[in-house]
Amino acid sequence: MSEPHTHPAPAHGSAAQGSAAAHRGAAATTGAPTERPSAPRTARERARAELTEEIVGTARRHLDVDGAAGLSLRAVARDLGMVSSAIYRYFPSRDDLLTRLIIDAYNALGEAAEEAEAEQRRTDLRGRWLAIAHAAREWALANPQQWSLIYGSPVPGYVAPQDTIGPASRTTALLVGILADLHARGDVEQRSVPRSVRAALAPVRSAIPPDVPDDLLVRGLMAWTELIGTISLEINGQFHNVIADMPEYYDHVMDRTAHVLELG
Amino acid sequence: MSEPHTHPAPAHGSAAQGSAAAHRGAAATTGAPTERPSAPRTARERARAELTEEIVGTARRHLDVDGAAGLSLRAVARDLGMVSSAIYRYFPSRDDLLTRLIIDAYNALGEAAEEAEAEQRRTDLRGRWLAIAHAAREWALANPQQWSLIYGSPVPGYVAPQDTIGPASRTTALLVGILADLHARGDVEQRSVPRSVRAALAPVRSAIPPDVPDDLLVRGLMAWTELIGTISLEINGQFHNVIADMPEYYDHVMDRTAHVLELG
DNA sequence: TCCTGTCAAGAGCGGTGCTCTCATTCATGG
DNA sequence: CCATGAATGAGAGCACCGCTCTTGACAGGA
Repeated sequence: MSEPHTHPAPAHGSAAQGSAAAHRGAAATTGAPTERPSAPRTARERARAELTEEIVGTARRHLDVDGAAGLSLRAVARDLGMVSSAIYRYFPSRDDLLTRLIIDAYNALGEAAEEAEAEQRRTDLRGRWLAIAHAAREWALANPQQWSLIYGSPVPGYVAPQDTIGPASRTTALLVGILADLHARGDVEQRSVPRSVRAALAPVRSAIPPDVPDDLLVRGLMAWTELIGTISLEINGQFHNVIADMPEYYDHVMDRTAHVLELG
Repeated sequence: MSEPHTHPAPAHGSAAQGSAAAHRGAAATTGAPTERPSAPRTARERARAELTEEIVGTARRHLDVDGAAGLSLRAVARDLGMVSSAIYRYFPSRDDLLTRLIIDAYNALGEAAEEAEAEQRRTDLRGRWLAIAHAAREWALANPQQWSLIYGSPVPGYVAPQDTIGPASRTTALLVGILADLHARGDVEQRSVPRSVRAALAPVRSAIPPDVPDDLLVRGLMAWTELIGTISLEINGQFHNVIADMPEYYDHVMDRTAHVLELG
C-alpha cells in the first residue's frame, strides 16, 4: 500500500472525502475572498480555487517548519485528508508549488517594506531607507525559511521561472525610488566610475530612471547587498559568538549604510 | 592478498569490486601522505584510511554536481562499487559525512585566501585585502556548491558541530590581521561607536587583538559581509539581468570597500 | 590453529516525487 | 431531462532516498 496513512476502515473513501470536504467548507467561510479578476462561477471552480489556496497555505506552514528541502507533497496531502496524487490536479509538480511559495514570499516581503516605507515623510530619505531595512529584517526573522527561499541558496534542480522577477523587484523598487529622490535633491557628491564598470551596469540601467548617476547606483547596490548579507548571515547563524545584540548591531550598520548613501 | 573481496557472488558484483579495488590502489599511490599523527600500521588500517578518503572524494564530487541536498550515500556507495550500508562503517551518518565536507571546504577556502594574501607585501594592506577578496570569489566560482555549503542556507536538520568553528575562522583571521596592522599604523580616522553597539560586539572582541578600536571592527565586519553577500548573490544568480560584467563590478565594489576601510 | 573483531552484503522499513488507471462526480449541451 | 465528457480523488506502483539489523566471510593476534 503506497498510502499507508489513509483510512484503515473498508470502503470509506467517500467518508474521508466528506470530512475533508467539510473542513474545506469551514475554511472557506473564514477564508478571505479571493481577489481573482474573474470570480469563479460554478461550485466546482470555487472548490478548486479554495482547495488550491488551502494547499498553498498548508505547504507554507510546512515550509516554515521544515524548510524548502523538507517540503513534502505527501505530507501536505496527508494534512488535507487527501492522497498525494490528488495534489497533481492542482500543481503539475513540486517545483510549481515551490514557485508559488516563492512568489508569495517576495510579495509578502515587498508588502511589508512598502507599508513601512509609506509611513515615512517623502522628504525623509534616511527614514525611508531605515524603514525598509527594519521591515526587511523583521519579516526575515519572522519567516526565516521564506527568506532563505528567496535569498538563500537556490533549491537544487529548481530553476526560477519568469513569473518571479516581477514580485522580486518589488522591494528593490523602493530603494530605487529613494535613489531617484536623492538625486533629484541634487546635493549628492559624485565620484566618477570607470567606463568598464559603467558598462557592467548596463542591465540594471535599463530598469531604473536614467538620470540616476552610476556612482549612486553602485552605492545603492552595495547598500542592498549589505542589507541582504547581514540579514542572511544572521539567519544562517554566522553571527553566533560574534555579535551578542543583533538588533543594536543591525541598526548601527544600516545607519552607517545610510551615511554612505548620503541620505542625511 | 589484502583485498577482502573474494566474494563468490555473481560475476557483476565481483567485477565491480575488482575495478573499485584497482582504483583504490591507484589512488593510494598518488594520494598524499596523510598527516595523521599515528601512521596506520596494519593493512586493515591502511585500507580503512584510504577508503575513507575515497568516500570523501566521491562525496565531494557528487556535492559539486548535485549540491548538498542531492548528496546521496547510496550514489556514493554505487560509485565505489559497494553497498550503501557499508558506508556506515566509515561515517556514522550522512550528517557526519557532510560535516567532513564542510570542514574541508572551510580549509580549502582558507588555504586559497592565505596563499593569495601571503604573496602581497606586508605593508600593502589594500593589496592584502584585495588578494583575499579575489581568492574568495575565485574559489567560490570554482566550487559554488561548497561555497553554498558553508555560507549559504544551512542544510535543514543539520547542526554544525564544534569541529567546524576552527577552520571557519581561518579566512576571517586574515582580515583581522589586516585590521590590526592598520591600527598599528596609527593613521586611521575613528568615529565613535554607541555604547550599546560596543556591548553588542563583546563576543567578537574576545577573539581579536584588544587594541583594535570598535569603529574599525564594525567596518571590518561590514566589509566582510559585503564580500560574502556579493559573492553569494552572484552564485545564487541574483545579479542576472542586473550586472553584465561581474568581475568588473566585483573589483570596483571591493575597491570601494577597501577605501571605506581606509586601506589606502 | 583458534578467537575475536571488522567488514561488506543483503533484506527491510518508512519515507519521497511522480505516473498511470479507474471510478465517480459534476457542469453543460442537445 | 438526460447523456456526454471533463474534472477529480483514490489507489497501486516505480524508482529513489537514509538508515537499521542480521549474516557470513575474513584478517590479525594469541
